[in-house]
Amino acid sequence: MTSSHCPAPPSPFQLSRANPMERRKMLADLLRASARGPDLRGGAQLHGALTKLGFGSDTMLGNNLVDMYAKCGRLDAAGQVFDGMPERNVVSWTALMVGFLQQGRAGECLRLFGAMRRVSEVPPNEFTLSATLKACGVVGDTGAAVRVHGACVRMGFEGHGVVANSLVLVYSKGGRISDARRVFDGAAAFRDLVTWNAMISGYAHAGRGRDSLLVFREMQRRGDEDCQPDEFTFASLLKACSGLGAAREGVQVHAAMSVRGVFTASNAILAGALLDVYVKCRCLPVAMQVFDRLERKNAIQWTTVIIGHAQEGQVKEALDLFRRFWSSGVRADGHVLSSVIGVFADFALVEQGRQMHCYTVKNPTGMDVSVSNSLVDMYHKCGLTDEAEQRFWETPMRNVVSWTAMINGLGKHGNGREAIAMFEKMRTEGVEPDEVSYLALLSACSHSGLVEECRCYFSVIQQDRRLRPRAEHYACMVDLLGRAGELAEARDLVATMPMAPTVGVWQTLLSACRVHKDVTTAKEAGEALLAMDGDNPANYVMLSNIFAEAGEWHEHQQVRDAMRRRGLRKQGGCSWVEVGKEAHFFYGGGDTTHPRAADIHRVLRDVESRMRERLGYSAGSPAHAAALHDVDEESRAEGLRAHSERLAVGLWLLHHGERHRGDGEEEEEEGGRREVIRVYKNLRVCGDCHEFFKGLSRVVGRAMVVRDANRFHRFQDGACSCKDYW
DNA sequence: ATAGGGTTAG
Repeated sequence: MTSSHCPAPPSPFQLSRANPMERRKMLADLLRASARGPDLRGGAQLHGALTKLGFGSDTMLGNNLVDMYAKCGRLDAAGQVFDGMPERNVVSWTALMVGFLQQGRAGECLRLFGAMRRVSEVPPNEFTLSATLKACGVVGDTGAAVRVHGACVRMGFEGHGVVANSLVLVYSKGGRISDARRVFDGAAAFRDLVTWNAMISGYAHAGRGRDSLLVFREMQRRGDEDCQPDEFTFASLLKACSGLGAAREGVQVHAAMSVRGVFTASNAILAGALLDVYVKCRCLPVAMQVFDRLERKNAIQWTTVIIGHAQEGQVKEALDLFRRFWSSGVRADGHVLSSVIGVFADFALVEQGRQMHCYTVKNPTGMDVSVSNSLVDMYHKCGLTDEAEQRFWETPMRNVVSWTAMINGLGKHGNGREAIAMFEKMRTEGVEPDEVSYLALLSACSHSGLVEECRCYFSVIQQDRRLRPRAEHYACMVDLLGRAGELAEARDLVATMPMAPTVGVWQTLLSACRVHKDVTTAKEAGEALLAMDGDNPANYVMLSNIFAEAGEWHEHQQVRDAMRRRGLRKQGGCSWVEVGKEAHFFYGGGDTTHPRAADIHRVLRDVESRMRERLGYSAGSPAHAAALHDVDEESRAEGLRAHSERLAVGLWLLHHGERHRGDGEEEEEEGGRREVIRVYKNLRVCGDCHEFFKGLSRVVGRAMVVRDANRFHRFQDGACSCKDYW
């Protein structure tokens, strides 16, 4: 606050002795002080005094009253004063607009601006335009911002500091970062700290952390006295570092703001942003150091570290933190609940999710649609389609996100036709699909092999002027074409994309190459992929597997060496299964840490031998036999048995087999239905395990649902719901 | 009357 610039308000005694001109000035100062307070009681008393003194129709004092009431959150009173004023000037209009804006009622702010243009002769000034631009940003109407920008240019305010700052912000928040930059460059003469901060934050917000840091360095280089970084600058820089996953820069910013004394323990926002940096940079221990030192932890900070552990696969730690958070008494808002439900969804922890569901029913947050949407998503990701659907129909004021969660869930389960039906129902109910809903739809079509439908909807997106297809939509088409065996067309599509292919696009093309054994295209895609995403071990693994399966051992080894040189290790597979009320975790590569590991192996060997007898199963597909060319049959079986997803299934069988032994009612479970085996895996289910589970579902006579990183596989009676494994 | 920050469901 810059209250030091304001004169001290006059006392009532001074007021009583002053002449009318002085009184008018004093009342104005007193009202400004009440607005700053904010002090509604004092302000209302002044309102009464002012009317008695005969200033009831004074425009300046009326403006001060409007501002005072607005700052005190009394927009009704502000509006009454405004309506009762015999003459309204630009300050009257702007004060009321800013009032609405600051109370979060941006739509009404915009309507006031429209009224001002239509019914009054008063032209807007730079502050009016700035408030209007900000309101456009809040309601997310960048098109309106462009029109207001036009008005700014016509009225000669474009280069003015306040307007330029608002333009930079509204453009960068609206995803038009190059327009933001143009305004920033054009405002060189007016730049102040806020302008710099707006551009730094704009780039950070747009996911262009490098440019954000560059603008900051440029500001530093100029060494302007008035442009020393403040807490806003540092908050944006931290966001930039977090987006980049740039640990080194994050530490530098951490140090710089500590040295300058900007970072204090009481600044919850900076602490939260700092936690986010260390979490995103995968420096969880450092994040926890910062976290533990916080005297008072807010809900956002708790959520950040909980999600941080979840993303590292440290589910137990995430759940422990969550319990601590819960018992600490810090209230969770809708954002926090949605995020935590998202963690349960990602790990398919349905029991935890159900508890949270009960909690949200008893404790509404005012963000019930968001929370409900995350519950719909959670039930889908736990494989409970009926519950997801029930929650969906119970959602009040369903929005596009609610529908998309359903479309996505149905698609992931291979119900492409139902997903399309949902999509069409959404449209008949008047909800406009956006890019993400189309993405869910395309992915649903692709997973169900609905080639023509997928092509058709893809062209709909391209024709709809509201929508711009994103790289992910192209990735979906590449996936579809790959499945349909149209690899050449997939390659052409990548070559002619209107934007640069992303990592995801290349990865999709690469996995299509694997299925169709197209080593030539794989080389191109692999080269592009490693140039862009060379720190991701999964890319090396995929590429080297393609070479191995084609028998190109030299290339295979080269990729492996490149991976090793970079110090990368294959991401560990991890599977889990809920047995009783506990989730049990298994890690790839022969996890023997489970207390019942020996029994689990015995159960798996037993199932295997039944499969050999009844179905002629032999361990390992020919493709993998090539990759493991020097390994004999039994050690190959041994290796496969160590896969985490099999161990998880083994535990399930062990647990349930024992529970039902001697019951004599083995067929009767949960109201006469055979309980479904549910297991989860963080990566893709391996092809051999996929075959194994098919056979298993037949010999044990149970349905089984495996959720992996990609989708759901439902195994029943020797077959899988997915048409083709990949 | 004057602009700026962290978490955020599909």
